[in-house]
Amino acid sequence: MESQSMAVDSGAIVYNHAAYGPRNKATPLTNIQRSHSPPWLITEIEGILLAREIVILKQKMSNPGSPKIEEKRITKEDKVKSAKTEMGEVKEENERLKKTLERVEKDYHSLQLRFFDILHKDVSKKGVVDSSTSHEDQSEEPEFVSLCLGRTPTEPKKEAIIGNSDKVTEKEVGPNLTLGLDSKHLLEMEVVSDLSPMNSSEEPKEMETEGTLSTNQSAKVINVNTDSSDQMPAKRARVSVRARCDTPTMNDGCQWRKYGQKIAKGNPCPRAYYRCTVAPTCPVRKQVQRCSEDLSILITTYEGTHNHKLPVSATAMASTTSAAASMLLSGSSTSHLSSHISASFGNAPTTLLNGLSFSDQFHESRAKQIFSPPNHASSHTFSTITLDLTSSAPSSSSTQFHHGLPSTMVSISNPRSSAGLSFCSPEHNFIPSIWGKGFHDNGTTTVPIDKVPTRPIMQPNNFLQHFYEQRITSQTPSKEALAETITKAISTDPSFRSVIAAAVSSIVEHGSNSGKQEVSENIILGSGLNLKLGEHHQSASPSPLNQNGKGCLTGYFKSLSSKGSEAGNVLLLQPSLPFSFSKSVTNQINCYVPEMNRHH
DNA sequence: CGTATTTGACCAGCGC
DNA sequence: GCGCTGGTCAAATACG
Repeated sequence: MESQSMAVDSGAIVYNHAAYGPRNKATPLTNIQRSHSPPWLITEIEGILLAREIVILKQKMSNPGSPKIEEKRITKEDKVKSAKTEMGEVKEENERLKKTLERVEKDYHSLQLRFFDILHKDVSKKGVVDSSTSHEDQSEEPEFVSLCLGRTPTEPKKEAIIGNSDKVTEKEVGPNLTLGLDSKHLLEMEVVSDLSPMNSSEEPKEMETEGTLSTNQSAKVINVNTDSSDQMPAKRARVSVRARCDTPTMNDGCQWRKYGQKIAKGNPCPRAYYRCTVAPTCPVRKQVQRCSEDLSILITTYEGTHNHKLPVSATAMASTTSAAASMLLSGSSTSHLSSHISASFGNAPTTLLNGLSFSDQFHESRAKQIFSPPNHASSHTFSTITLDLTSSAPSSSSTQFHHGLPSTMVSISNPRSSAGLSFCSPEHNFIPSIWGKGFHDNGTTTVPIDKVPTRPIMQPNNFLQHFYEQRITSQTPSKEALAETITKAISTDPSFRSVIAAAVSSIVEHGSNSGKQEVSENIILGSGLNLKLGEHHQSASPSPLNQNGKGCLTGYFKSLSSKGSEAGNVLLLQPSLPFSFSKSVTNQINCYVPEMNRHH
């Protein structure tokens, strides 16, 4: 519940106080920021606030008093007292509203869970159909592998099974559904690992003591996928990040302590072992090794998930690894991708991997090529997903950033079936030469996308039809349809409109200050109406936070919220924005990530 | 002096 | 059983 409230408190979209009368000075809504909540949720909150305003007005009307006498009586102290009283009331109101919001979000998540369950089944059916039509099937795993990060469809039966675990006592499932960067979300990977037989023997006490309620709940949800993947009896996720980095280690925001170094086979560069020292019991470890093929490339492999709160600067990487791990762990079965895989390391460009943005430059999505990673085969059964951030876009990537996603490659290495998963735009086939060289020997070849046999795949668009069918009526959710939906949302939701207005004005203001900054407005429709407004991207930004979407958005929303940084964080809390992919004969999966950018 | 890093020893899993 | 390898431990060392 703690992280639940955190997700609420650090919501991304600033509430528009102006719509609720002159008392917006000390309005409790300052702390109520819109996160990934759906419009109806926000509307409900607005309704509560409106009701509150009405009550206050009624009170004032019923006890008007005489203005002249009042003026004489009220001294400065009285004013201060009244102000304090009002502040107290407002605080109480704020707390109450927070609780209401939490409750509503609980319900929302619960409902969403059900919805996902249904969707999960639906997608599974489609997967079966598609696989039956496929030409070949060399994989022992289901044809369809859709990704779910942050949330996983849960079946009650399995929850019950998981509930038998001595670690898991809570029955409620709903609240564990976190969106995106929530720390809760970040715990999932570890929990999954922890529930695996192997890992449970390794770090059971830590999880028992450190695991929060939400963690356990997350465990239940994710473990469903783990259980469902009978191909992987003892799955353990690793997330390998390849990035160009001059420093010995990537600055991912966390504190690490080196505890070992080894020369691994096949790479003359020593492999360093680090463990997270942010929390003494944090089980997260990482391995850092230079790529033998290109010493400028640093391969950082993360294992486990932090069981503590992360510094803001660490959330990008943590969410990336967590999301990727979740994707990996759910990869053998049907699931859905939900959170942002966003990362920015070294000189690598920003990566917004799975945030389904709908772009006017629909065809300018950057290539995402999946390859087989250097799986540091150990005695354990590891599944490794590799995020390659080395194939950076051209230096003047500002425009490209807005037009699409920087080329980011993702690979998934499964100990049993090295299935490569790719998210590629047909127009952009970014395959660094190093990949073909460095990863061919792992059993998975990297095939140019245009040579990959066309397979029926579940594209994000298809998902949208299910996922947003309440909002998107078009059977082919084209960009026009999406734009229409957004327009509807804007026209029907005043607060949403005001937020956009504020955002746009901020963009304009911001843009006028910096001529080099490109401004785009991405509206991401999540399970809630997730708004990603205005990505300011400075091409030469040296800061990782400024290079990834979060940083840009953080800066942008500072103008909207007094809690700018938090807003930036949670703004990227992606509700389940599923994209899925299927495996091909060549273990290559195409997935077109549409994006919608609106330029101002 | 406290903390972080280094580095050789040790352990476990796997393949032959 | 033995060797290889990845991973971890912990004493020694370095550093601020």
